[in-house]
Amino acid sequence: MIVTPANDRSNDHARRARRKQDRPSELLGAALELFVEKGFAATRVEEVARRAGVSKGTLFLYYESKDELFKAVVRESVASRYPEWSSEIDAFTGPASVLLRNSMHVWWSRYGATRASGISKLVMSEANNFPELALFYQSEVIEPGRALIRRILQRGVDSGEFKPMDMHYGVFAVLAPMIFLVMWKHSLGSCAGDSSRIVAEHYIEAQMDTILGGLCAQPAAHAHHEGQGRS
Amino acid sequence: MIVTPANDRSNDHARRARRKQDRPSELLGAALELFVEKGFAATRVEEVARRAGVSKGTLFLYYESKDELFKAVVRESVASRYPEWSSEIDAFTGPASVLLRNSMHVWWSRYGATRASGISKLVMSEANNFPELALFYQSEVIEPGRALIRRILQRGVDSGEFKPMDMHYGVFAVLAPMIFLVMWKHSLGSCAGDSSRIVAEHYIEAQMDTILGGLCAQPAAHAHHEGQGRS
Amino acid sequence: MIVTPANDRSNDHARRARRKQDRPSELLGAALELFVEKGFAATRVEEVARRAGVSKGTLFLYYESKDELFKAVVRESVASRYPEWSSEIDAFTGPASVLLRNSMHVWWSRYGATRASGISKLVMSEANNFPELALFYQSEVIEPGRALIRRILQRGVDSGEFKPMDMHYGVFAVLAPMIFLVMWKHSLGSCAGDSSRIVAEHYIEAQMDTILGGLCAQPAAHAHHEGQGRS
Amino acid sequence: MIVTPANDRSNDHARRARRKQDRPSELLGAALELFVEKGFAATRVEEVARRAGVSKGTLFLYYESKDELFKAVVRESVASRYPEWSSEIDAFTGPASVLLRNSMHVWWSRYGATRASGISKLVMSEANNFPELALFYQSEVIEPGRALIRRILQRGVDSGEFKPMDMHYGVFAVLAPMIFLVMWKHSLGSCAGDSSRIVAEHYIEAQMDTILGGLCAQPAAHAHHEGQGRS
DNA sequence: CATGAATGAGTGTTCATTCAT
DNA sequence: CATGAATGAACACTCATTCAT
Repeated sequence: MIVTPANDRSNDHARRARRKQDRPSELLGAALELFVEKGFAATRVEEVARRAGVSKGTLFLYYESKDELFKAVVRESVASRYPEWSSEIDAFTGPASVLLRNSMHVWWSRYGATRASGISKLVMSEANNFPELALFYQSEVIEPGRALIRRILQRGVDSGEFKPMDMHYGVFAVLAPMIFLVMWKHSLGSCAGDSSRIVAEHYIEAQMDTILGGLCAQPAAHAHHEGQGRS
Repeated sequence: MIVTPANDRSNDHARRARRKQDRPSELLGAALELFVEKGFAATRVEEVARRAGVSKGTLFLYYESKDELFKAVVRESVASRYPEWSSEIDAFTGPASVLLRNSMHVWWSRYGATRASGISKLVMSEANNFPELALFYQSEVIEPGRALIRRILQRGVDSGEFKPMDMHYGVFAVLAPMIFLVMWKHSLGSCAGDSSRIVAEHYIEAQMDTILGGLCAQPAAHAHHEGQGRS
Repeated sequence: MIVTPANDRSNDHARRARRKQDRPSELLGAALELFVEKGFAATRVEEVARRAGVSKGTLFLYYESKDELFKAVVRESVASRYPEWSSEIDAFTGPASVLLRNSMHVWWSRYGATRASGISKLVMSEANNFPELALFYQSEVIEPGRALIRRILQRGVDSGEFKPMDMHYGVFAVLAPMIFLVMWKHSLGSCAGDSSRIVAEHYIEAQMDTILGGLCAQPAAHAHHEGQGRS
Repeated sequence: MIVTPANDRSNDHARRARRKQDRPSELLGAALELFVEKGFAATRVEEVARRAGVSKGTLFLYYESKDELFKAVVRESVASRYPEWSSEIDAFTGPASVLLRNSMHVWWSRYGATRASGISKLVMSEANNFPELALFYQSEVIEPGRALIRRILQRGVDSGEFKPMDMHYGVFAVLAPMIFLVMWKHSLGSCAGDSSRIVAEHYIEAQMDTILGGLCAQPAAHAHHEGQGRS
């Protein structure tokens, strides 16, 4: 039997090309699943490799350490859905309050409810151990997200629908409950008893009611620093 | 020079008494620091012991396992504060909105701003890997905390100051921003650029404004499900 | 209040006298129980001390190490019952086969069935780790025991009731099943399923039947080395 | 010098095949030695590894725990021999008494006299502290062993060569002296003076004489419960 | 490029022993 | 004499990382 070198090599090229693309992506997929499922420390590189269908040695061929693998997972997973959301916001013509409420529900169904939201939890959990990652996440995810929320709020303020507000903290008023929801879902929520169970859609609905309309029966009766703004 | 036996003995008693009390408290201090700094899994009991100035064996003399050490830290730094807060709430006689606002500020200055709040971040980060600790935290910290918030809100509802509300999610409307604040402070916040820096007191003030008064200029104009309650 | 030195001292003397005798014996008792119950390695000196009602430090005041404690236990526990048995054998006037059978039953009820037999198991188990102990046990227990058995067998041979035999191994023919019984009771017997359960009295009865009468239906038909003796 | 690829590959295969087989067998050899020498509890897995010339990690690559290592040693050095013995028994056509006597000698030369018999001593010594190992030993070694002995005895009874007997205790009549011999060899025997030295072959010979023919000169004259069987 | 056998520094935990009081 | 707090050397077992093939 004769094996032609030419044949051999062309095969080789094809395989290499495919591999160089595929291997890391299979590995990252497996790693994402496991990091989300178990957290960084509890994830075993061997299991990542096994789930990706390669050997442990191969994993280290592509990522020089578990830390690097983790960073790659986070970087890769943050393929922003922002452009899409951004144009949807632009396209919406109704009141800002409705836009805000809808956006939160959409955000939940497209992101929060999926496994991808585990990444947010992961990053907040491990930020201290991976400062560069935290910075990356800040600029790639948090900042654009805040910008989106700010646009919604600003539209409401501009149209007179919303009161004037300190935008900086106004954004956090929307962001905080959503991030909390994701954190809860991926940590204590999974072992919560009946008394602290959260149904995401109800939670979002209630948060929006509160944020938009406030808790107080008499508007403005509650204000602590009436007429004062924060710098 | 004469040493009176009485003196001697009282010294002795004093020293012994101090030791028996101090050892655990030195250990708890060291443990709190390290748990907050590195997380539960990454904290080495040996380092806790070293930082407390004792040997590893001594640590296990006082806490029978790493888990128990952690629980003791939680009890001492978090759970033990509830009785005080509870009675302060009872003692307050002003409007519920003021009570709520004050309580959040007090909570921040006494807990959120201290190292102890790192525990909350830690638990949310590692709850999945240590279900027993998560359950412990749920019942010792989360549940009592929610009960406290509920009492404040209920007082406002009963007096007509607050609108009727679904208490379950109403509590989360208060809890979520505060937990978020703590998470932020201990993770992304520590590497946040100027644009996303949070000044806790302003954040709380703004959140309270929002929660109490809502964002909308026209009360009730925003409501999605006017007149509908959630089951 | 006045404390007379004299009083003090006399008390002291009395206490000391009592203690020097009592402490070790309480300790040895507790140690015996635990060594028999759990074996050498699994016995904790702290538990020995606790069971004896003293502190761990006190134990080391009397025995300089766990090894020494173990040796003391074995030495103390082998307070021979041999003189008594010896005179009972002398007093018996019936046939040697009956004497042998009875002696085994008596041995079982007085020794084998009691906790003390745990010592035999202990010594055989740990002999390799405590060679001096093995020697001691050999000379204080095994040798006298073999001598007793030999006297019974010799009586039977002398009277023509028993065949002539090589006394050395003849003694082992009696000794082996009894030692095995004790070992079994203290090791595998305790976790034996129904199929390998031994009822000591039945076992002894059966062994005596076999040893005295043999298994073969046709006497002497089995002999391998007919007429040959062992040197 | 020319290296044929074929050669190369076969070498490779051979070496790999050998390794995969050899590692465990080196480990089992080292483990057997150390378990016998020091007992189960006192044997350190690290020393087993060192003696086998590998690292601690490697040992756990092949045996997932110290318990499993021990079980593998037992399987390899004891349990695996039963099939051979069993077929030898089947193949033997002479009288049961001769078969029994031969079997015991064979058992001694192939097992009792080897280091492997230390396992039996070890198990009896430590059974209480490692119930799982004890159960394993019961089912893998003791039960099959008793079954083998029972088959020999039954053959003798069926052919009329042996008296009818209570098989349960009849088996112990054969088993007990052999186990005792092993225990003796591995504990007190190693420090026995001349007067209690046992020459295994003579001991077995004498035990067989006794068991088969009994000690009494007058058959049946000794019987205690003539004609009675045990339930 | 891919493998998987091998490694060895660390984990939490135990316990015989010491020693200041 | 008696104590019990303190020790630290082990222990079984893990797992990220390496490297010869």
